Amino acid sequence: MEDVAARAGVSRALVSIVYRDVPGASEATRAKVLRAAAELDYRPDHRARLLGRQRTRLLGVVYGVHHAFHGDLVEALYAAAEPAGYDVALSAVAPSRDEQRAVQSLLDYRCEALILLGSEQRPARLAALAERMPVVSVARKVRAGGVDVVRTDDAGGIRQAVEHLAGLGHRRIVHVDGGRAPGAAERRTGYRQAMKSAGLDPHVVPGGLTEEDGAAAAGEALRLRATAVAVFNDRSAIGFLDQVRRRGRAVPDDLSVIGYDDSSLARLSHVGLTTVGQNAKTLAELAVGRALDRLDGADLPPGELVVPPFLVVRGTTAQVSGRRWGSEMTGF
Amino acid sequence: MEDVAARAGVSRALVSIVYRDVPGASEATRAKVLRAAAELDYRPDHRARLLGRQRTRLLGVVYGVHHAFHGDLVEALYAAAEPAGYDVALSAVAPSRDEQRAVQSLLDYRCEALILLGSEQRPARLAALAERMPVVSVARKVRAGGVDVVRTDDAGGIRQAVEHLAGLGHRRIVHVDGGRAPGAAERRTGYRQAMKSAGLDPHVVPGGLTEEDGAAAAGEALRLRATAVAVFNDRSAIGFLDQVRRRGRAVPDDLSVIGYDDSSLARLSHVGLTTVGQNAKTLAELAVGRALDRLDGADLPPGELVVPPFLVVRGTTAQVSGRRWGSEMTGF
DNA sequence: ATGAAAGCGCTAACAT
DNA sequence: ATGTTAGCGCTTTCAT
Repeated sequence: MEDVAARAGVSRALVSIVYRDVPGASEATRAKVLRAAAELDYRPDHRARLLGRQRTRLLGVVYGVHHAFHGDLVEALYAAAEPAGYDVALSAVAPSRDEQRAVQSLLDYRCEALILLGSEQRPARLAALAERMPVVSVARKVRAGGVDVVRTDDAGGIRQAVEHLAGLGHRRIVHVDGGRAPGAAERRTGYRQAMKSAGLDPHVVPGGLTEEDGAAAAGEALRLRATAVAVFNDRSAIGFLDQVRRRGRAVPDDLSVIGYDDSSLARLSHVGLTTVGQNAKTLAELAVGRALDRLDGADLPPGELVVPPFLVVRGTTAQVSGRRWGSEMTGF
Repeated sequence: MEDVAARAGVSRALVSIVYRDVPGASEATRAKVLRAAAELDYRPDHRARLLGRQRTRLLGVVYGVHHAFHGDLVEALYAAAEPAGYDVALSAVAPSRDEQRAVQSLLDYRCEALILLGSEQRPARLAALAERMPVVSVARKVRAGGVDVVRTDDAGGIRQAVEHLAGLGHRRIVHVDGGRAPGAAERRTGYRQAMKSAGLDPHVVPGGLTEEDGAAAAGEALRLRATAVAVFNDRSAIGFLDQVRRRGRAVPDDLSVIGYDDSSLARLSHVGLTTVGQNAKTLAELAVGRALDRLDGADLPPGELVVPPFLVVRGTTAQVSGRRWGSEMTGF
């Protein structure tokens, strides 16, 4: 910095002013400084900036290395933080690196707020953290004092799925649920409500979150003579699909299937699973926005920001054939 | 720190000594300091440490948010860096955040070395970077001056696949290749060599890296009356599998199939794909080791460290049936 | 608009 | 073993 100042013929303070992009330097000086810096290919030392300024303008993000969707979120968080003049510090949690560790390393960097993706920490700990700084939990509903939550409307997602299927003429729409998995209760409830609203009889088959669970549910769903099935998530839907086909049923001709997550699995071309997707961009923007609002001293009550998911129609859903089940179109 | 020192009744220097874990403090003092720190729940400011010490002991890691295997590597890198007293700074590359940007932000933190996962940067740029600091490219062979490479032995992986199949009695082993994808050439060559060594006739069917590519290759492979197929990667193998089954062939009864990558796809229980896996732990340890060696001034010629992959036997490979093709067991 | 100078919270060389 | 002191490379207040 000294060198740049010298080369530009000004003091270090001016260089700082130019780099922080604050008023206090003439256009001429600005240009001089920038040119000098370019010639020396100078880049401000990020450590020193962080240390020197009062506010670090650092957003700590904790995410899981193995969650595909977290990748989308991380990308979106970078994009959301930058225009606000904030920087993102990443800390990964993995089987050999627990969440607490990940959080601690972020605290040591003195980041101003914490954004936790799919946090599994105990509410008490989260509440303690939230006492020190803004904490927002993304994609995970937590009931901890002071913690903001930004998540997708799970019930609404299933509702869209049901409405899509009903719109295709299906009436025997079964839900293979997620058991006790996080989000499963919401989706189950959403399904029941959507079915009622459509004047249809709901029917839930116990499932889970793995392919096995989906495969295991296929028999029961077929027995119920379902023409369409909304499965808890994509993984389970894949297992379900596989099993259904092995039993000689064609998808979507005989049976429509819809997953949940819009994971990479669903996108596989030979799978082409119709599914429900989450809007990473919106989630990220809301999370960052929330954190910054708090940093700006907004005295909002901590709350939930719920983002509507959207339907991704691919190849596993189609108009009900209507022939297979004859005249029994009135319910189960 | 001042507070801790005061509470412990010593000077700040002692606190620093204790926290750096260097000789120069009596056991008694050490205990006093630690206790005082605990009471105040003091944690050293990471920014200040970085700034103050000569060597930042920071390893910059650039990875792709959407590469599942990078997740494994990141986890292993954390584990490898810690015992050496180094810290990891993560920087993600994503569609909206290019590699150069990711690298730059790491440089601004003044990390001492760069570990790039699956780098796609131009050799010239890498070479320029390598002039400033140790740079190691993991999982990507690059020919750039001064850049170390740590990668998996692709040819060896395919060789293991072929040997596994040959060991099961297969003789008509076909390779569905990866076209011009990175690593495809090595695997193709490895396949040809392995087949020759086993006294078998190699036969390569053009493929690619997507499910479509695999599916498209199924017809040709069947036409060649293959009893076993080694596919370029898991994605392609999945498409291949699907297509083969649609044509009424049973896997592994009629045909053994082996993928490459040990991706989450291969692990799906209903897929159970036999595949070739890479050793993230070893790759990470070698990468960190290399970087540290260079930092310690070792004057090694930049070179490639090649790690042997390993076979993951699941359910898509089995003993050749021997009946289907009658007596024509001698080749194509 | 520009510059001087005092931190930020540590590390590390040096003195005691 | 312990304390003193001068940085590290910036930011930021206050003069000029």
